[in-house]
Amino acid sequence: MGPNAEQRPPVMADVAKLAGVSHQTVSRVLNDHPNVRAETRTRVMWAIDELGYRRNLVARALVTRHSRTLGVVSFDSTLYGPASTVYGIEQAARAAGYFVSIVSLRTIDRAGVTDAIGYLAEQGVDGVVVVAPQRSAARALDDLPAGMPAVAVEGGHAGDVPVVSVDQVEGARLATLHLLDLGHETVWHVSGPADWLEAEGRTEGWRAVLTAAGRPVPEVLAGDWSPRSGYRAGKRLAAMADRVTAVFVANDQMALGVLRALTEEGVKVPEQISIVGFDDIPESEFFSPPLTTIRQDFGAVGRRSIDLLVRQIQSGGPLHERLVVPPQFIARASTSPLR
Amino acid sequence: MGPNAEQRPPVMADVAKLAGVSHQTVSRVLNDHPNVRAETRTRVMWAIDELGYRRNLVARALVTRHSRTLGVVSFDSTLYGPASTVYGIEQAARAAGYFVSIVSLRTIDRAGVTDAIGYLAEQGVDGVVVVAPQRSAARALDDLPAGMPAVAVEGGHAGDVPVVSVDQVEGARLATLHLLDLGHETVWHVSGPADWLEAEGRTEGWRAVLTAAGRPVPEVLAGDWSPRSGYRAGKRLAAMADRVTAVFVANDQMALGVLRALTEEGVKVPEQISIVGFDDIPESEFFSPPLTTIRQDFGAVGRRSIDLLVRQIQSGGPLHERLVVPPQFIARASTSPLR
DNA sequence: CCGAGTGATGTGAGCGTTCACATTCCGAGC
DNA sequence: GCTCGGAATGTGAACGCTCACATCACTCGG
Repeated sequence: MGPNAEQRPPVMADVAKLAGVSHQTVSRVLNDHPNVRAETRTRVMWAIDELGYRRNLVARALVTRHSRTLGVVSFDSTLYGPASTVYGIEQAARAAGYFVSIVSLRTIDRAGVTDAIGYLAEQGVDGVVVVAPQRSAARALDDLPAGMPAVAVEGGHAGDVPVVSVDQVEGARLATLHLLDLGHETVWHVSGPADWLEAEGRTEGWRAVLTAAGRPVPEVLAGDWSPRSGYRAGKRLAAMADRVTAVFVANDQMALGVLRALTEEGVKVPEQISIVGFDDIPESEFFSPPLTTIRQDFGAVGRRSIDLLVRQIQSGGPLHERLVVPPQFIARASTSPLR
Repeated sequence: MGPNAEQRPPVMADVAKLAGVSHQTVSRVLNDHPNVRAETRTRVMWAIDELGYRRNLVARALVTRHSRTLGVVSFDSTLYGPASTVYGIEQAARAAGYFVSIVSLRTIDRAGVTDAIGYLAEQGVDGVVVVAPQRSAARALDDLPAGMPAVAVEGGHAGDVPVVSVDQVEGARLATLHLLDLGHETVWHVSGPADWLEAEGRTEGWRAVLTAAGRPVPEVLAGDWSPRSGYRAGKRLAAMADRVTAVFVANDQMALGVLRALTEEGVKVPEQISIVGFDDIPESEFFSPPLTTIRQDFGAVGRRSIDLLVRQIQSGGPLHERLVVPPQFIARASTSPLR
C-alpha cells in the first residue's frame, strides 16, 4: 500500500493542500465568509469538486454545539392525523434548514416519551417537537432535559412548553351548530378514546353547544378512532333510529364505520340520520354519502410548531406561547335538514 | 461568577473527577466493557446520576465514524403505503439500535433524491433506505456516494443496491385469478400512475393472468392513486356496465372512488360488477360493500430492509439481494360469482 | 520468592471541524 | 518612502469522546 491508498473520504485539510491554502480558508469558503478573495474561492471550490469532498457535519456539530437537527417524537404515524402532522413538520423543518430525526412510539406512556426525548438529547438535537395527543404523553414534557427547546403539538396544558394545536373545541362547535341549524332537536356523539386530548376537546365543544342551546345532551358513545369502533357505535345508533336524527362522530374513520352499520341496518343517511365527521381524510369525499366534516390544516400546524421551535433555539429562552390553528367546516352530502 | 457557575452540561471528565477515576474508566462503564470492578462501576454510575450526565453521541460519532443513525428518503408520507412503510422502517431501525433521520420529498425527481442522500451523507448517517416507488427516483440510486450502504424499498431494478418489495405482480395475479375463478369472462383494470413501479407490477400481473387464460385484455383505465381518479374511472365503467362484470383496481383509495361512482349510477356491487382493490387500508373493511383486496405487510418490508442495511453496514460490502414479501388475499363482500 | 500472566485502570493522541487570535498583504494618505 | 488600517489568510487550540498503548496490582505455579 502506497501512501495514496487512502480509503477515507477527503477532509478539509486535503482540500486545503490541493488548493494551496489553509484549512481555515476552506472553512471560510464553505461558510460563505465575506473576506475571501474571489480567485481563492474558485480555487477552493475547484479542489472540493476535484476530490469529491463533503463536509463532515458531525465534526462541525461537535464544536458549534448545534447539529441543525430537530427531534420529533410521534406516535403511531399510520393514523392520518399524526402522519400528516409529522409530514408537515418535516417539510417545515427542512425549509428552515434543519434535519429531522424521528422516534415513533408504539405505546405512549410518559416513560416512553421521556426516554425518546432523552435519546434525542444524547444525539444532540437542537430541539424537539413532541406530538403528544394524549394526556399521559403530554405529561412527559414536565421532565425535559434542562435547556432543551421544545414544542408540543396537540399537547394540551403542557407546563412551560409552547403548544400548537388545531382548535378542537371550535371544530366540534362548528359541527354541532351545523346540525342544530338544520333543525335537529339534539346531536348524538361518537367520541374518541378517553385519554386523547383531541377527543376531549371535540366532546367538550359538542357538549358546550348543546348546553348553550338548552338541548338535551345524549349519552356519549365511546370509540377508539378505528372504523370498527364506529361500526359498533353505528349498530347501537341504528337500534335507536327512532330517537336519533343527527350524529357528530369524532373522526372520519369512525364515521365510515357508522355509515356502514347504518347502511346494513337499512337506516338512510342523511334522510333519517345526518352525520358529521372530523379530519377530512382524502377518502371522506367519496364515502356513501360523501361526508360532511371538519378539516384540520396539518401543514399549518407543522409550520407553526417549527417556527416556534426555531425561535426558541435562536433566542435561547423558552416562549410561553399557545398557537391555535382554526379548523374548517366542509359541507357535503351526509347531512340534511330534519324533515 | 465562581468556577462553579458552569452552564454547560457535564462531560465525561466531570463524571470522572467526581467518581475519582479517569475519563477512560467512565467510558468503559458506559460501553459495558467487561474489565471494570463492580464497585468502580457503581461509583461511576452514581456520579453519572448525581451530575445528570448524558453522553454526547456527536463526539462519539466523530471518533468512531459511526453515528448509529440511518437515513430514510421517502416521498409524500401521507399516502397509506409510504406512511406505513416508513413507520415499519423506523420501528425496525430502533429495534436494531439505530436512530432514523427522515427526508420526505414532495416531488420525486432523480435530482431531489440525489440531493437528499447527499445531505444525509454529510450528516453522517451509516446507511440509507430509499423508498423509491417511481422509476425516476429509483435511478438516483445509481449515483450514491462511494461506500454508502443503501437499500431500496419498492425500488425496481435498482442497479447495485439490494431491493425489498412486496410482490406486486403476485398480488395482481391473486386478485385477477380470484375474479376469473368466480366465472367472469375477463377483468378490467384501473391502474396507478405510469411512472410508479408498483403500478406497473400490478398491471403486469393482471395482464399476465388474462393472457395465460386466453381471455380478452380490456383497455386499461389510468388513475393516479387518488379516490377522485377512481371516481372518474368508475363513471366510465358505469357507462359500460353492460360489458363490464369485474374490475381490479390498483389501490383501495381508487376502489373507493369506483364504488362511489357505481353507486351514483345505480350499478350494484357485487351483483352487477365485482371489485378487488389493493393495500387493505384500515377503511376497506367498512366500505359499502366491504372491499375484497390484497394486503401488503409493510411491517415486514420495514424489518427486512433494515436487516439488509444493517448487514451491509456490518460486513462493509454491498449485498446483491432482492427480497420479496408475499402479499395476502383478503376476501370480503365486493366480489361475487357471475350469475 | 520470583516472574509470567491477567485484570483493572490511566495516559495521551486524534477524529474533522470552528473559534479566537496572530500574521501578512496591499493600497491610501501624508 | 513610510505609516496605518482593513482585507485576506494562517496558526493552534479547543469540542468530548474512543482508541491504542502503558502502567499498576494482583494471583499463581515452579
